[in-house]
Amino acid sequence: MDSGPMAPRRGRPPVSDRQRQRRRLDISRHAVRLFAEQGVAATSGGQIARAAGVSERTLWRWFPSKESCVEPLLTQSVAAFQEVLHAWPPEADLTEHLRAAYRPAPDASSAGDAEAVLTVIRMTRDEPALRALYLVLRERAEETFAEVLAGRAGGSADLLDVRMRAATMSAVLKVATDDLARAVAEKGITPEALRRHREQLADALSHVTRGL
Amino acid sequence: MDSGPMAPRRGRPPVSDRQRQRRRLDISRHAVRLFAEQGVAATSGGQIARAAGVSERTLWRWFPSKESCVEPLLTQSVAAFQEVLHAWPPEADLTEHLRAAYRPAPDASSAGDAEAVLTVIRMTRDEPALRALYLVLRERAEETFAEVLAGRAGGSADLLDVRMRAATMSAVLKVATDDLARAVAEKGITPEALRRHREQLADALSHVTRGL
DNA sequence: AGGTTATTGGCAGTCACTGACAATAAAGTG
DNA sequence: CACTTTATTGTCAGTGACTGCCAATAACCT
Repeated sequence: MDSGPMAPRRGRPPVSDRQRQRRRLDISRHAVRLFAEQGVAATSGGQIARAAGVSERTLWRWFPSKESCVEPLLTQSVAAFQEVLHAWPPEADLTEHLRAAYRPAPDASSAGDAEAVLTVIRMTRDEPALRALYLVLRERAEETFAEVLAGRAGGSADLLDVRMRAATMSAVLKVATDDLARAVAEKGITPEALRRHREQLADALSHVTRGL
Repeated sequence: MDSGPMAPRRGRPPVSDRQRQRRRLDISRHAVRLFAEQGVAATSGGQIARAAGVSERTLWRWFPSKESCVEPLLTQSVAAFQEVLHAWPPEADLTEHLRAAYRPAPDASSAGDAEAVLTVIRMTRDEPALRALYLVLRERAEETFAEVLAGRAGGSADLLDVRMRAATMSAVLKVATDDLARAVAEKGITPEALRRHREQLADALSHVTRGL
């Protein structure tokens, strides 16, 4: 793979992954707002591109479909849970850990994003394409769950038992999150709703990790 | 809703649901064969329509997208499991019931369909659109699971706990089925592979229904 | 046969998305 | 600063999935 001594880089450097993520996230916010305002079908790719200040061609380079524009926002929210899970101390009970660590980041943009994410999840009820995307993202996260579980059990992440537990965690998280999205539909995200959500999750997941 | 005495029906009667399902299933078989032979991207809607002996316009009336043409076949296989679950006697253990009742229908067309279904599931690895559709179908089946579970527990099907158990069953079934699809990739469906699959499923699901 | 309704087929159109290429931006080098 | 090199963007024309519209036909009735 390596071909001798590195020649010093020449020409324009490629954009960093960091930059990529930020730009995709920016487009994602515009797309979600437009989808929420006027529906997915009524929102064109050109419209999203214009809102994000980019040409339509570039939009299609960054996203394979207009529905997939919601992906960065949703993924970001899934990633938050993944981080909590990674931070799960080996000796602790998952229930206790979630109660302690599963709190929303309190900065303003996160709060806005959280509302946006739940809005999208609510939209998936009537927008099949969004639901499909959402389920694919959730399944993608199962791999991370499997790695964490495998690390604890000392097994491999592709053992059937580990994959089943990971899929189960994902399923529980999905139901709990859908429930949260419905619960906050009218009054917005309240600390009380979050607390209920956290408790439901902690309770259900404790059953999953029981025989670990 | 009812507007007086039924006038005797006039004109051509609408197609029965039975007929609809059979025709969709027929198209589905052709679509899956073409997808498997040449890939999804290389298969056009017109091609599927021609193979099924119908005009392209009609194909789009029966299916909202070319990928969704695989739906009837997949749904049929999910329905088989749903029937087994419905037949679950109230006093029996789920493990025992599955060992006794979860057998493939032995007729020829079912066997061919079963191979086709597993082929599609294997294809979902590299075809994101198919994976998305597959996950949506699986989630749709959760409602049935919830009804069965609710009937046993005496609760309502939209209780959070019931929905979580249903989603968990669905997740376990998904992982087990993906595993089966991989296992039979080379040698085709063997009785031994089916036995293993059934045992894995029965074992995992017994944990799910433990506290019922 | 003739009336009535459900379904189909053909045709034109829209729009998501792609390939190819010119234009521009962001570096390094003299 | 001029010049080279590479990464990214924009423009434009094209493809193909999918829809609306309407005429044609099929299936049932009297």
